[in-house]
Amino acid sequence: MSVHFPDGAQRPDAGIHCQTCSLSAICLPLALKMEDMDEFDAIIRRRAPLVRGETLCRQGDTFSQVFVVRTGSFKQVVLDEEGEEQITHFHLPGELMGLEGINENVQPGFLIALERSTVCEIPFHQLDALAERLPGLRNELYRSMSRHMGEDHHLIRLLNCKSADERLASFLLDLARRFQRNGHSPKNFRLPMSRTDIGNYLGLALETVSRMLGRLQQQSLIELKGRELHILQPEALYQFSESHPCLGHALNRQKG
Amino acid sequence: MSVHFPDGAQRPDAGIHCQTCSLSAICLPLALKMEDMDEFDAIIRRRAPLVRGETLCRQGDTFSQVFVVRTGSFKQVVLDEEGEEQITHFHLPGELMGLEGINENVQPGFLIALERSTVCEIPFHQLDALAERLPGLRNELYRSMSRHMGEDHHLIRLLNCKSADERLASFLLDLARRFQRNGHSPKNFRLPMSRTDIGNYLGLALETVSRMLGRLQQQSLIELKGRELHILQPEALYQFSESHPCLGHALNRQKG
DNA sequence: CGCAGTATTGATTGATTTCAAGTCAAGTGG
DNA sequence: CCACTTGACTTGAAATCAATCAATACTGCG
Repeated sequence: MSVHFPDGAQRPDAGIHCQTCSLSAICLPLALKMEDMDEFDAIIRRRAPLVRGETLCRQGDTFSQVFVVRTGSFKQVVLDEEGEEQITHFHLPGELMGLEGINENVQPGFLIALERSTVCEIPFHQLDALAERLPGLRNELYRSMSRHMGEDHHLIRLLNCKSADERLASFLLDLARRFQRNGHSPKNFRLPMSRTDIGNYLGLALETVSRMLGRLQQQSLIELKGRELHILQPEALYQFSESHPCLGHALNRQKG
Repeated sequence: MSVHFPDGAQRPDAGIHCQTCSLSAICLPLALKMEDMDEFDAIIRRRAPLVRGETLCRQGDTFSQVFVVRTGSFKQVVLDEEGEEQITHFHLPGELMGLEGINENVQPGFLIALERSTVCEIPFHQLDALAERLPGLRNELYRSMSRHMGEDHHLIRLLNCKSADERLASFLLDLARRFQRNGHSPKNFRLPMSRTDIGNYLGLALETVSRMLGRLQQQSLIELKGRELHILQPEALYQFSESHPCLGHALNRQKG
């Protein structure tokens, strides 16, 4: 994984700007003209890097800003009444975090760094004020939220119908797609999260995760050494992830 | 279910306006002043009512507008490559449909009326143009999308962890909450969808749905006759829906 | 037109089965 | 030591198969 910002100096704001950011092609200001980008850049706050396991925001915090992953990755963890943790999302570079907080005005979960990571903080009311004047930014904000919704639906379908091995296949392809989006190879990348986290996210025991990954490997669909992944046959992996028909339900066509 | 619009005349636009709509307290223009609402009202197109089973929009249609349910209800059905149907959402009055289409610029699924229903169509570019000038509307649009995301996450948690009976309990409570939002009793309402649809949505066989509903009834948590539902003990039902701990996964705390 | 008769669909309930995935346990390796 | 793998064994939740019932729609006939 290449270092996007050779920030020898650890201070935040050490010469980091949207205009020169390697993520500018996929990040919010994607559609902005140079002069508009200056304005956008001015409302961003860059944090000092977070170390692995560090918490960026806590569930229940008042919502006032959104975050963009600049480098590294995060998990979003929701804690329910009984204290059960549930990972609802992984966030990769260029992805916007915290948008669900708008409605209830609180952060919906913990955001925890999976590795050394850096983020941009964007105060939401300033973002909105800017969006008012910049249609391109506004549009990108809509699209970002819309994309989020689409991804959630993908996950819903996944959890609803798929067996453990299919879930894993889907999961890896999803990561691949998102890594590709931010300029990585979609075939070779490093899983930023533990098997336990994957299991939690997909609703499986960690042993099952390990087993199913093994199975995908036996079939030569992937090659996995530790967290280093090679997708050998993306096409076949996709076929596999969509293979088995859903359960018996969903078949009977009827009106309502 | 009361008739919101005694439209003896079946023509669309037959004297229907946001200013007098019974949903105005929860719908998009909720935050608008009277004069702004006139403008908003002017971009809305009212369709003739749809009958049960009728399709409002098709998966893959070009995205150009969003819809608001005025009366009745809809299911959103996604068809995958193998022709499997999967219901990803039910939509009740006052709820916005089609927002996921923004990103990919296509409608993400079929919207099918579950009963005789009416909708408002809102051309998206006009909505955006108006949102540019009306911060209240813009905000409501954000909130609506954010709420959507939150609901999806709720469903994700549900599918990830919960057993069949807990799913049913959660599902009913979710409907109750949403019916309450648009002015109905949260304890007594009519399920607009069939058991088959519920099963599809929750990832269960229809027999299981029926069985589990029966079980909830035996425990006197609900009373159900056909599709007519009374929630007898909302509090206990909630306890029940959250009761069993998740599977073994998710317990081991660790960094990443 | 109305009405009995029939088909169709939706829902409930019971009995039986199964296999996917969890659990427990031991071992590997960075 | 922790993250992961692998194996053997178990289980029980939910699918399947099947029979029945209720409600609604449809049909043709007097």
